[in-house]
Amino acid sequence: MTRRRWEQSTPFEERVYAVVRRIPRGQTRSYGWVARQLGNPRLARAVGQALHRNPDMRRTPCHRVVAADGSLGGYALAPGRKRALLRSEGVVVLKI
DNA sequence: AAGTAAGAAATTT
DNA sequence: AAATTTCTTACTT
Repeated sequence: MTRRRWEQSTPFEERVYAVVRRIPRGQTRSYGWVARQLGNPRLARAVGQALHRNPDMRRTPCHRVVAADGSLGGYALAPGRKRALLRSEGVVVLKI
């Protein structure tokens, strides 16, 4: 049962959360967009990892981060949950 | 300490 | 559309 402790945010996560938190409510951003803010558009995958390890999903609007092609991308919890959250903010998901 | 494996994408051809 | 590329973190040895 080697459970992962130290769920503290890593230096990289800290940077990702700073950008994600900056996203205005009601708008969606893509992983690449966040990655670009970090200085490297190819960090998209690392960004997704950081969000997955999100220590405060209630605080970090990880549901506001979607894929670049308009897809919802992924979500640790139920996928429909993400769609509902976005709809609650007035975001219309064109692609599924 | 070093190496290996996996991950919620993006990019390029 | 398919394959490749890229970065980070976690676990194992």
